[in-house]
Amino acid sequence: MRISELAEVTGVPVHTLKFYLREGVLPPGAATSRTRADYGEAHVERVRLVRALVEHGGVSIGDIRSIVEALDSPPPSRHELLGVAHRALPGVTAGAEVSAEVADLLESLGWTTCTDGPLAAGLTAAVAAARAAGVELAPAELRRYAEAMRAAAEVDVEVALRATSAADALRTVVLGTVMVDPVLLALRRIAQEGVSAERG
Amino acid sequence: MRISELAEVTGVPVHTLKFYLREGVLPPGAATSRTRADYGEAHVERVRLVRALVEHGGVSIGDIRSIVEALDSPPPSRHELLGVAHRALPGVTAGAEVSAEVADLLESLGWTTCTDGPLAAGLTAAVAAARAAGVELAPAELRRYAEAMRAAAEVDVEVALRATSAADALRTVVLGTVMVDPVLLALRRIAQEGVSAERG
DNA sequence: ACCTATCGGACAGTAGCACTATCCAACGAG
DNA sequence: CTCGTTGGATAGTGCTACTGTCCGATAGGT
Repeated sequence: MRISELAEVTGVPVHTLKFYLREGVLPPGAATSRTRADYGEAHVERVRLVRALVEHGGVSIGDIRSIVEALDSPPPSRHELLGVAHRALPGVTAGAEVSAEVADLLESLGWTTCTDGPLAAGLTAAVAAARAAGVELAPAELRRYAEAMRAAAEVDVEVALRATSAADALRTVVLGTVMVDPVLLALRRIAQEGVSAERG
Repeated sequence: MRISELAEVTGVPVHTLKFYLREGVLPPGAATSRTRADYGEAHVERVRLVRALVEHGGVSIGDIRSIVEALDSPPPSRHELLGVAHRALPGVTAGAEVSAEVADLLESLGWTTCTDGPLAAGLTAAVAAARAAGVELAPAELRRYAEAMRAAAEVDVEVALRATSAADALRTVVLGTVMVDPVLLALRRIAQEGVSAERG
């Protein structure tokens, strides 16, 4: 299909599609002449993905470029898959410090694989930011939060293991992480009201 | 203290403090003359709060205004407290539809208080966005996510109940929701690697 | 063959946000 | 008395995600 048809199918203006082509988040179509290109079903899916990430995931175009590059590149081994996926995702600032409290927490939970990585640094930063804003966050509470998220992560991993190919697993992990985050946060707020009602 | 001292103490430039005054997220100081005002410890705390919300919570100035207005207004009854807090928080778009699936889920979990509210609508939107992006999200998985977040919410509610005054509880809920969200998401990523390592 | 509506591509412009810079008259400490 | 600082107003900056305009080439109908 031509770019105007792609625009019609996806509901995204032609100009915006051109912008996505320029930014490298949408691969070029198969050129049929110097001024024509042919787009397929894969392009429709990609556009839907980009729109979902921008509108509901709040992901920037630059970060989306990392994500689609990861999705397009030859999938790594199962072992490295999560690392690649997490590196493509936004919010990971390498090189930061890991607090002793976070290191202890991870060790006590048996998660020793990433005690020094950027994820632990990100957690340290998030905890520090919460405390700076005046939130009291005792280690015991942090641990209970961690165990709650372990339950969520178990679902994540089961879904990812269900994937038939490594490429599919990568896609599942990246998308599942970005797009399910808002679902979890919405559930948290609802659960607060639910739990509060149960106890009041 | 004067505005320049407030800037020095908080590390925020004077110009930015003026901007916060204009935007109504920082209350004016006590005027000592037509060109002087006096700021106190409450202002220092407020500036730290605003910075934390902007930098680490990703909250816009407009939403911060809602939050601080909620914090400043006379606290409601315990019963309405969560509703007020959630209404002040960003990401709540009223008037949207609630899917049957979400309504069923909430009912099966016993959370009947907000089956029709904006929170359920937000959850519906988040689930729809995830599916639109290509994430398969079976009702059974959604339910497991919900139960994981119930565990997190139980911590939230316990912390809030520990507050001595209603104003303190409101502050705890609002801040705890906004600032702990990134902590939970960081924990989720780490837990994914941990769980994956356990099973691999 | 001709004509007109796209097409792809390049470049600049827009809107919104979170600041940031410049001015100005009015203080107020030395 | 003077000179730096203050509060206040107005305008500008840099960033991001588009959006508008223009251009030459071409596809498709006649």
